[in-house]
Amino acid sequence: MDYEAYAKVMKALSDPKRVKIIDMLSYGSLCACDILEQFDFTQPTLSHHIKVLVDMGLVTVEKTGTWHYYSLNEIKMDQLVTDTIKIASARTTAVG
Amino acid sequence: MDYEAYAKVMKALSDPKRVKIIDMLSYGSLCACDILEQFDFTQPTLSHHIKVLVDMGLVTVEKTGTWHYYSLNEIKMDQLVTDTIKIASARTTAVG
DNA sequence: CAGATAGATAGAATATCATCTATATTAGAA
DNA sequence: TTCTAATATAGATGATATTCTATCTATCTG
Repeated sequence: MDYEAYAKVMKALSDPKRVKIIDMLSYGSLCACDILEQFDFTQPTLSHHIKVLVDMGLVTVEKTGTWHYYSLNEIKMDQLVTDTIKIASARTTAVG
Repeated sequence: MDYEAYAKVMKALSDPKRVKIIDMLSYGSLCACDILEQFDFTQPTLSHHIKVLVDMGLVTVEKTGTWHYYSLNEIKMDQLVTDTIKIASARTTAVG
């Protein structure tokens, strides 16, 4: 288990607004403006939060003209679940 | 889903040393001195990290004389897995 | 009781983070 | 090409985090 890598994903999810963004995207792709509507902060702040999620690979972008559509990276999210199960489970023998 | 509560757990796990502590405890209870041996930082720093995990409820303490034995709170860890699966899964209908 | 040991707490220094305003970039519309 | 709209970037500020040294508390031993 790569503690450093796992902790970085945790850090990306350590802000409730980013968790909410992930939750919103779990229902399907959204553009920044749709996401922004659900929050009280400014557009640059949203841009910052999205960048954190994209940089971590949890969210992907598809650009269509001026619109950027954000989606969950399901492979990464599945990896997160797998790693969390490994970390969270009591065990008596070593795990890769 | 309580984004605030979930994000707080993520924050507690956003430091690789704390993730390593959790991993160590998944093999069984340990006292602070045993944990400290595996790190380069000082005893007060370990005390701080343990406090973060205990305050979040992820780790419990049992005091026997001078020794404090730390263990994973398996209920909390299971909840973490459950919540992560909820957050991480793509879906088309609302989830509690 | 005096000394030693396990762990916690206080306070400070430095780094990182969330947020804002202002501005830049990019693409479509007129 | 000029205006407008969607998003990103730059730089500043206040808040929070990590780590340290110094010190405290609690317990055991002689």
